[in-house]
Amino acid sequence: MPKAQELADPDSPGSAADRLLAWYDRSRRRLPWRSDPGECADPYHVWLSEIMLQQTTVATVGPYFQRFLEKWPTVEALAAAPLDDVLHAWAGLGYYARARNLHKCARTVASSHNGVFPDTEDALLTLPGIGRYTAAAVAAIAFGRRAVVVDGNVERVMARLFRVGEPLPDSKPALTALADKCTPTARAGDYAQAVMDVGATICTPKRPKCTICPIVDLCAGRDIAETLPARKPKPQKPTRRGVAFWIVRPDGAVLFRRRTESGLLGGMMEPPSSDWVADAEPETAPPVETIDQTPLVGTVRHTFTHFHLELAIHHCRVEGDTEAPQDARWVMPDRFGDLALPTVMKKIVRHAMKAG
DNA sequence: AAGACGGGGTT
DNA sequence: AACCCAGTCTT
Repeated sequence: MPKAQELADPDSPGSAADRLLAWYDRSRRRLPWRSDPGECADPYHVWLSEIMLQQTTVATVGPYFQRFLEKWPTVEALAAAPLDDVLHAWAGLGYYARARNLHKCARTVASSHNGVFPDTEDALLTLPGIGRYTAAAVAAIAFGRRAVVVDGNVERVMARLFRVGEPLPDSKPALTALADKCTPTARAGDYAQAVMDVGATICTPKRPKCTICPIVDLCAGRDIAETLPARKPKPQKPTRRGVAFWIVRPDGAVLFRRRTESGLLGGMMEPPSSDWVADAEPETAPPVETIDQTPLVGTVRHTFTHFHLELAIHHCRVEGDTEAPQDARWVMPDRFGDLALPTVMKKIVRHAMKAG
């Protein structure tokens, strides 16, 4: 494995950074949040896109990014929005703490920084939802500062380029150190995007396209690229079961409730359901008094980060004067679109509407 | 240091 | 259907 200290100066011609930048200039992908060559990127756009891109693919983020910018063209506009509107616009993107922190961050920037994003990594790092990766990415891409930007793409490129056999996450510090050695001072933002683009389009997790890689001749791991980076085995997911209640009033309104602010799907809307339990039979009592209760055929399945969920759906009818419990409300079907429904809850709605 | 936290893509 | 991917916050 090439020693980091033997690497070419990243600011010198022929270095890996130099060649990645040349490749980037030739093949630059046009993305909604990316500035034109030579133009300055808007920090608000860079920040918004980077938060959305955490754990999420470019293709998924595209339409969400456009809609957010149409609704909230500036960070002040986003700060002025009600949290529920932001959660509604975020619905389907997942990791809803990102949306809550996005909103909190916008409010902090608007109220404590005069609506201007701080331009240093350290200052960015203090903001809600901005961690090491995002602070470095925004500092580099929006402000042109040299910063060591390390996401999953960069980890993979470094692990292969330097043939790092140690599995993640133990190898993370070593990969970060290697990324540091490769990072140039000039064109920091373009370089960060160049490495991440190579990782996303050429140095892919499966079937890497080494034949068209701009730095394949420098790559110590090219013969075993697909096996890198190694990862520690992950524990398998348990299955939890529950019952979701599709509770319908005579006028057609359906009962929805808002989940608690923190935790899984925090702040999002849902049809009421039992607790989701791993090693017991779920409760089948609905949260209101009902006229009748019929289990629907089939189940709704959904997989979260750390467990599988299997939900039975019970169709319930109630009297016309039934009051909605605390945190719940009656919603007519033509207003379902107004609700901040995460994907699993949309599956429940589809299942209940199809059956009922 | 370890676990919580979605959803989409690939095989 | 099973597996893969992966930043930030909390505990």
